[in-house]
Amino acid sequence: MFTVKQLSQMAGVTPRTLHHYDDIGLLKPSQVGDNGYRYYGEEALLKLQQIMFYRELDFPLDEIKKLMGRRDFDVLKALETHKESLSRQMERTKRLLVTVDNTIQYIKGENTMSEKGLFEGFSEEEQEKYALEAEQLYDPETVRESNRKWKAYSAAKKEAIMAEGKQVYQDMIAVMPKGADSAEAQAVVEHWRKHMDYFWTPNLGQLLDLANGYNDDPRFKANFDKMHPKLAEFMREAVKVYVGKKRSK
Amino acid sequence: MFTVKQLSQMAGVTPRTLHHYDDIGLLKPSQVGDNGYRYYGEEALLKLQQIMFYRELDFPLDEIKKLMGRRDFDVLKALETHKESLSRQMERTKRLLVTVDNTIQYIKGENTMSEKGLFEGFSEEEQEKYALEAEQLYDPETVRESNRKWKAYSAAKKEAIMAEGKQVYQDMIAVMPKGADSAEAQAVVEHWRKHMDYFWTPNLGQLLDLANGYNDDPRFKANFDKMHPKLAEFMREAVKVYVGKKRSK
DNA sequence: CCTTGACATTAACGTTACGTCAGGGTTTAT
DNA sequence: ATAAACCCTGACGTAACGTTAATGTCAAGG
Repeated sequence: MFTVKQLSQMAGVTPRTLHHYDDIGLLKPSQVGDNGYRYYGEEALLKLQQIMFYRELDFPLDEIKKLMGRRDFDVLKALETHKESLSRQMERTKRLLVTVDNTIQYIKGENTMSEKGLFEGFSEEEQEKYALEAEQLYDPETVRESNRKWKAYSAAKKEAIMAEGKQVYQDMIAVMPKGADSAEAQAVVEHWRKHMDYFWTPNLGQLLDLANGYNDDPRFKANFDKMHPKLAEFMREAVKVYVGKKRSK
Repeated sequence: MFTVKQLSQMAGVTPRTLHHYDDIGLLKPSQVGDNGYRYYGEEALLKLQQIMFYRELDFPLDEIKKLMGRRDFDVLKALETHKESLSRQMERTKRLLVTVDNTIQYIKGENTMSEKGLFEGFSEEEQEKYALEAEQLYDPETVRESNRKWKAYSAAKKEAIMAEGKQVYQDMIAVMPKGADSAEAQAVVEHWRKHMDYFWTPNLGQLLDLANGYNDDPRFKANFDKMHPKLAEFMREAVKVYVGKKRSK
C-alpha cells in the first residue's frame, strides 16, 4: 500500500493530482483509512500509468475516464479520432509558423524602411525580400520581370508610381459604400489593373491571386489595414466580380 | 460610431468578447453613453483587427495588451520568441502523432493476436509489423536477420523462448530492490543479453538502443508495464550501467 | 509525555477567454 | 403602445490542476 506521496513520486505527479483524480472519480484509492488517508495498491499504480499514457497524448481526463477499461475496439476508434485532431492541430501550427515568419520578415522590412527614410509600405528592400517568397507563391518568371521593371525606374518615377497606387486605393475606399459590384468600384479595379502595368501585366487569374494575396499575406494586409480595415477584403470582392464579368464576356 | 453588435459583426467576434476586452482594458469603447452603451469608432476597429491578428497567432490576451502600441523592435522579439514556442509545439505534436500511430498499430496487433490465440505480447504478426518500423529505427540488416532466425524456430521452440524471456524479466523485477547497478541486476542483464541471441546478437550500442526502445515504444512499454510498471525504466538503467562497465574495460 | 518535522486532510480561490444564462433597462419600428 | 431587438451588469461554468490556508496525524527523539 502506498500513500499519496509515495504513489505520486513513483508516477511522477503531485499529490494534488491524485486528489483531483480521486475527486473526479478517475482513480479512487484502493483503501481509505479511518484517518481519511488514501492508500493505493499495485493495481492503482498500473491504472495511473495508463492514465498518464493517455494524458501524454493530450486526451482530456473525462475522455480517459470513458476510455479506461473499455474494449480495444472503442479505444481504437478514440485513438483514430484523436489522431485526426492532432493532425489538424499540426496543420494549424504549421500555418501559424508561416504567418509569424512572414510577419517577422514584414516588420524587419518596415524597420529597414524607416531607417532609410523611404515612404511607408513598399520599400525596395521589401520588394526584393518579398520577391523571394513570391516566386514560390506566384509565378517565378512574372515576378522576376516585375522586379526588373521596377528597378529600372528612377527614384522619382518610383515615388510617383507609389503615389498613384495610394490614390487608387483611396479611390477604392471612397467607392466602398457603393458595393463591390457597383460600376464605380469596377472602374477603380480597371484603374488598378492598369496601374499594375508599371510592374507587370497580370492576366485575369493572376489578378485574382493578387487580390487574395492582399488578404492572406500579413505584410500586405497590414499596409492595407492602415488605409482602411475593410480595404483588402473589399478589393478581393471587387476583383472577383471584375474577373467574373471579364471572363463571361 | 458602432454599437457592440455592429463592431462585433464587422470583426467576426461576439459582443461578449468586446465586453471582455473592455473589462480587461484591452479595448475600451471610444465613448460610453449615458445609458451605459458602448460606442466604438473607426480606430477601435483598427485596434480590434490588430488584436485579432495576434489572437490568430495564439498570443494570450495580456501578451497582446503589452504588445499593442509597442515599438517594432519589441514586437519582433516577441514574435521570435513565439515562433520558437510554436516550433516546440509542432515538434511535440509530431511526436504525439507517431506515438498514437504506434499505439494504434499495437492495439491492432493485439487484436489479431487474441484472435489467433497466441500467447500475449509478441505474436508473430506483431513481430513482423514491428520489424517494418524497426528497420527504420534500428539497423535494417540485423532486424531482418532477427526475423529470419525467429521464423526458423518451431512453434514449441518459440514458446519456450518466450517463456524464458518472461523468466528473465521476472528475474529483473526480483532484483529491482537491489538497484540497477547491483551485481544481481547486472547478472540478469548478462542473462538477457544471452537470451537475445535467439533473435540476433546485438553489440553494446544496440543493447542500449533496445533498452531505450522498451521505454519509448508504446507496444513494448505496455507489455513491460503489465509485468511491472517500473520494469522498462529499470532495464534502461541497468543496461546503461552494464554497457558503461563493459566499455570501460 | 511532549515536541518537532514530515506528512496527511479538506476547502476554496486562481488561472484563460470567453459562453451562457438571468434579470432588467433602452431603442426602434410598427 | 407594445413587441422585437438590442443594451447593460453580474455571475457561474469550463480544464486540470497549483497554490495557499487551516488543521489533523504519525514516527522519532529528548
